[in-house]
Amino acid sequence: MSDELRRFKAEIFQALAHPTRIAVVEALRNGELSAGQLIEQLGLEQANASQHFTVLRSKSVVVSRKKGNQVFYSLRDPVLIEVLDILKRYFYAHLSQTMSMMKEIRMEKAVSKK
Amino acid sequence: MSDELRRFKAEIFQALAHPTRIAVVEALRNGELSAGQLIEQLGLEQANASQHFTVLRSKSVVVSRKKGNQVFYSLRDPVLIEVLDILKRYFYAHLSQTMSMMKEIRMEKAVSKK
DNA sequence: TGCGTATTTTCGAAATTTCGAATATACTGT
DNA sequence: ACAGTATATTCGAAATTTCGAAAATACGCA
Repeated sequence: MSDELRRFKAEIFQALAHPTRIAVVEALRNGELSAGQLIEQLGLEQANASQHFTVLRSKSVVVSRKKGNQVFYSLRDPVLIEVLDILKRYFYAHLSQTMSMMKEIRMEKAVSKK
Repeated sequence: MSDELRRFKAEIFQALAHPTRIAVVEALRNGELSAGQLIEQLGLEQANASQHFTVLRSKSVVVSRKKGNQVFYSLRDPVLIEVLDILKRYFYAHLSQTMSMMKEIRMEKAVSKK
């Protein structure tokens, strides 16, 4: 398989590799929302949210449309929702093992912060 | 949706957010391989490969089994192959736009290296 | 033009990721 | 116990990501 394709996949995964950005993608599941609506619904800090939007835009996970004062975001391709749904099933399929994995990850992070 | 689930998804995406790790996952598509086989097939540096294996193991993307001298890796759940295949279709569905996006990303990286 | 609202950009610090070099560990055969 | 092979870990430097604070930009309206 081509190197280019692998790099592309890595870029997409990287774009999705943050809980906030996943929340954004999921919020857009049912259609476009303005930046402000996303920020409000998800309880984000304004500047930080905008930076996450930039990441998603730069990898073309979302597209934006300007309407007067505001910017509306939507998913470029709903296939990414499919991916999230697959992972949801994956999460529950291995629930108990997943939970202990998540606990471990949290503990590692707690340690690194000291 | 739960915060925990979102964090989990982000962890998985993060685990896959590197071309080398994607190559590893794809190499395991048809069954387990030893660390050495992976390194040879993919032309990786030994220590670096081992570090990537650690990432994949820590997020339970792969599981390992020890057999004598060697360690055999396999995918925990083939559902992840599905995810990669979805992205492959996504790549080709938007091919021309994707290629120019990848070119832009390469240029940004080239700039940052100066 | 000037004001208010919506959004993005820039800056700097902290945390995380990535890599190669060197070292360590584990297992096998002698 | 020793040597050899397979794999993992540690270390330090460079690159990247993340965040909040502050500033900048864009648009609509008086």
